[in-house]
Amino acid sequence: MTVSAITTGPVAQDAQAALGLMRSRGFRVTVARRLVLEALAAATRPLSAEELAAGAGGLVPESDLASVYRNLELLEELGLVRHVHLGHGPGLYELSRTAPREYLICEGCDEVQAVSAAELDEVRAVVERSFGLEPRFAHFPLVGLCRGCRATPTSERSDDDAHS
Amino acid sequence: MTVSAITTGPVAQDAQAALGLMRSRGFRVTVARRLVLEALAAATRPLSAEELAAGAGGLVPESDLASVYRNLELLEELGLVRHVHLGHGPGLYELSRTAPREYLICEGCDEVQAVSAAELDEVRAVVERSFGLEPRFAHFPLVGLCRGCRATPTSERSDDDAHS
DNA sequence: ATGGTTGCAAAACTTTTGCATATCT
DNA sequence: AGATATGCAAAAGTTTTGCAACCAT
Repeated sequence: MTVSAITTGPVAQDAQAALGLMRSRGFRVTVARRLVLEALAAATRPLSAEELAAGAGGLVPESDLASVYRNLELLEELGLVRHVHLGHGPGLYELSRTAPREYLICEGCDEVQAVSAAELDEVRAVVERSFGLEPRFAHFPLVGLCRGCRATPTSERSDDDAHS
Repeated sequence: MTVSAITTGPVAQDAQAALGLMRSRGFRVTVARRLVLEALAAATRPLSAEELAAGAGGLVPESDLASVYRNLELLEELGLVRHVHLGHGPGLYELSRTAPREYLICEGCDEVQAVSAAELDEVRAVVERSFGLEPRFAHFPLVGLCRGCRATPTSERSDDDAHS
């Protein structure tokens, strides 16, 4: 049902392309792998392994959590999937589409900005020049306080410990 | 022994000051709390809760892990301690001394640079101007690839998955 | 005296691993 | 057929919580 629905849209092309690449590298195309890729292709935000195993909110059937983890690991090695850590929760996985997205997160209000890599090029250049390190914010985000949360410190707000 | 040794040096002043602040805020000064603070004061790098409970490599006697966590949480709320996430391992705790240190880590070779906040001010200004977010690298570090690891990509090196 | 803290145990949560069975090619 | 991948279960690693006993004030 929902599964067949997503096998036709443009969303499915990402998953199909990924499966093709896997096959070409000698890995088997299995149901478990298709489900992970279809769920990630249909999702509008990064998903946890738990969410993927649970069917990504009805996008795909349920599957086994251990296999989800194993397949996410393989898919990451192949460069088809990335994971990002936003705060203290579980890692969140997303399909590697054309351009990697990078993340900025406010630890006061939890708000996440996802931007294209190009938008962070100036920051990257400054860091590289000063420290030699070329930063990537796709895996560990840029964490700080947004304007609103700087104006209204945590101590004055309702005690949401957001990203301790 | 080692414990009494550290109660005299300048290192102990950090712990004493912290204990004084706790007492002044109505919290009790207990052995468990003193041990955590003395270990952090004597340590030369951020320590995990596990390491603290184990005695910080002989710096202090062993103590209970749950209490260590509870006290670290309290000490963080009081602003006396911070924790940082360097990669996928356990959180690492350090005393809030005068100036917060911020971290840059290479996910290729695991090398950590700890710098003063001032050294990252230019980076902070660029990010603030572009995105409104004022970043802090004390809790989640700046993660990327150092020059050496960019020259020698992961695929060519021995398979150390460092900070996947 | 008494209420904040501790220490132990158990649980919660995320991720990994062992292994017999099933599946892809 | 043969090797790879799955699914279940169990374990590993990190952090949290319940609760009776303890101890700082």
